[in-house]
Order: sequence, then structure tokens, then C-alpha cells
Amino acid sequence: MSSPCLSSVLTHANLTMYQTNHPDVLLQQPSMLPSINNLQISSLAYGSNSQCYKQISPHCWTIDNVLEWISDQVDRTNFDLGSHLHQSLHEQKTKYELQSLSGPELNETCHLLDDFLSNLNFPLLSTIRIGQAEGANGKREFDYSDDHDLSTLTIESLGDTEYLSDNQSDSEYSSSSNSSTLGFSGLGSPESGSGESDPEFSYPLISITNMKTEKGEPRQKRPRGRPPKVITEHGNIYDNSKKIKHAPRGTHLWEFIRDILIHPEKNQGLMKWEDRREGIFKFLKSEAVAQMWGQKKKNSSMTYEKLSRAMRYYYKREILERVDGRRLVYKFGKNSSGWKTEEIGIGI
DNA sequence: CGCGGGTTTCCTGATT
DNA sequence: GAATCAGGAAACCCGC
Repeated sequence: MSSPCLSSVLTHANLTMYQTNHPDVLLQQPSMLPSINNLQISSLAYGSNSQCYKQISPHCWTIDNVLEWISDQVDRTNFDLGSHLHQSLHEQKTKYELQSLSGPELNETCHLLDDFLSNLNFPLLSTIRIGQAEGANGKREFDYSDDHDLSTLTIESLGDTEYLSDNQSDSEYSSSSNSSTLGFSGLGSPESGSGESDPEFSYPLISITNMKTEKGEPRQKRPRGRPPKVITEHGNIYDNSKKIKHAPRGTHLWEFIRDILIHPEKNQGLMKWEDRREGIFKFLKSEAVAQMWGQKKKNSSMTYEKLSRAMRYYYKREILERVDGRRLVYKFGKNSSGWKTEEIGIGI
């Protein structure tokens, strides 16, 4: 349904805003990465920065007008696209005294955008709900109230396809459903919602993969093991401001993984069961899961490599069992619990 | 304050 | 060659 032009615009927008070495992105656009710093989306896609949309009421916009609008906003913001889209649309609506988005033409546009975004594999843009921009108001609406509540993490932001819009009536998710802002402010830490922002953790998928290279110098040989923490004014050598706290008891990695698996509606294609009864599961988006784990632990530098090390420690404790020869595949062991269908009352 | 649990971080080497 | 796995080593944080 989405037009190639729209795909182009949004794809470029995503790449422009969130240049990252994230594997998913690389996979999608291997040739686009490092050189698009100053990408002018509209120019690339359309050759000129047409702004005809400004002269037209939104309910009369054609797809081209929508594209112009998006391009214009991308050019202007280069970052917090969501709030700008929302605001711009609101302004346009106000200008033409549109009272709602109920016009069929605009609804179709919203659906078009939604469909496109939902089919994107880009983990960040895929969370955007154009049609739901109303009401979200660009606010940070993530609920981290419960350390054990997986829904409080931004699975939406890290997954790639499905929406949670149908879950709005589900009390477990209701407070976290407004992740429609393109600025992705919701990726902040839970506490940040009350004003304690975590600037280093605004865009975990972006920051993480740059961690090793953004030091800007070749890695030096260092002794084995974790280096001693260097106390500075701001923190340690690795992170000037981050304060890693341990999760409260009961929030262990394997439980976190389990909770992703037993809530497929929140899973967003991050993980899947290979054999539900045997407890065999597979990471589909390993880095995204690692990011979520890092988000939960307020550690923006978490990677799948580190997460998997922690997972391997579970072998000894028989919380996990090895699954030989299969990448990204693990199996719950006898010392794990809470994942069996009998335990959680799922009849499969 | 010390200790243990549970990671986290980094590493080397092997495998896919 | 990159991603992943395996596991050693040591640091770190937290609760007790």
C-alpha cells in the first residue's frame, strides 16, 4: 500500500535521524550509513523542497503533499520528528479549522503511514503511529513503575512490526501505550519520567554500537578482566554520568527473558519459542533484547555479547541448558520456572 | 565492613 | 570477515 516515494522518504528519514550501526539497519540499508549526515531527504527523494502542502488544507492533501510535509519536517528537525509532525499537522489543521482527523482522505494517509511504518524493520521508526499522534502530545508516557513488568520497557521501540494499539484496554499496558512520538523520548529511563533525565540513554540502539568506536582511538591492550573503576568527578572511566544500579531482587536476566517469551503480544518479534514445551527459545533480535535489558538495568552499553555471557553463566546453575549447534538458541533448565504452559495457565 | 550472588565488562579462541 | 559461542578473569553493585 505504501508508495515507493513514501518508503523512500521515511527510510531516509530513519537513517538520517538515527544513524547507527545497529545490525538491523545495516541489514536494511548497507550502503546508506556513514555518509548521510547532512542528507536532505526531500532533495534526495524529490529533487526540490516543495512545500505546496502549506497552501492546502490537510484534508485535501495528496500523498505527495504528505511526503512534502514529512520531508519538510525532517529537513527542519533532523531529529525530533515526531513532535514536529504532530505540531505541524496540528497547525495545519488549525489553519484550516479542521476539528479532527476524521476526514477520509487524511485517515487514509494516516493508515498509509501506519502501514508503512509497521512494515518497516527499523526498530525505532516502527513505533510511530501517525494516526495516533493526537493525544500523545509528544509527552513521555512510558511506565516503568514495576521493575518486573516487561511492558514497561520499550519493546515497541525495539521490535519491528506489530502494534499495541489493541492492547489499550489491557490494564497491564494501558499506561505505556502512547509511544507515538517520533522523538523517542520514551526511551529514557523510568525515573527520567519524573524529571531525572538520562541523556546518555536517550537512544540506546544508537549509542550502544558506537560505544567501542566513539572513543575515537584504537583499542589498547589491557589486562584481562574488568578494569578498575576510575572514580572521577562524574563517574567512572566508561561512563561519566551513568550510575549502574542493580535491579531489585527478582528481576534477573533469565526472568526478563522469560517474560518476553511468555508475553508474545509484547514480544514484537524479539524472541520466539522454538519448542514451547521443551522451553527452547531463540533470540530473533538479539541486540534489541540486549538493549531492553540494558534499559531495564539503566545500562546503555549493554550488548548481546554481554547479555549472552550472563546467559552462559546460567548453564552452570542449570537455569539454562545448552542447545548445541544452534545460534541464538537457548533452553530453560530445571532451575528456571514460570515459563511452562502449566505454570502460567496457558493451554497450548 | 565483609561476603556472596548476580551480573557486567573485557578478553582469547573456536565455530558458524 | 562478521557474528556468535564458550568460558576465564576480575570488577562492580546490592542485599544481608
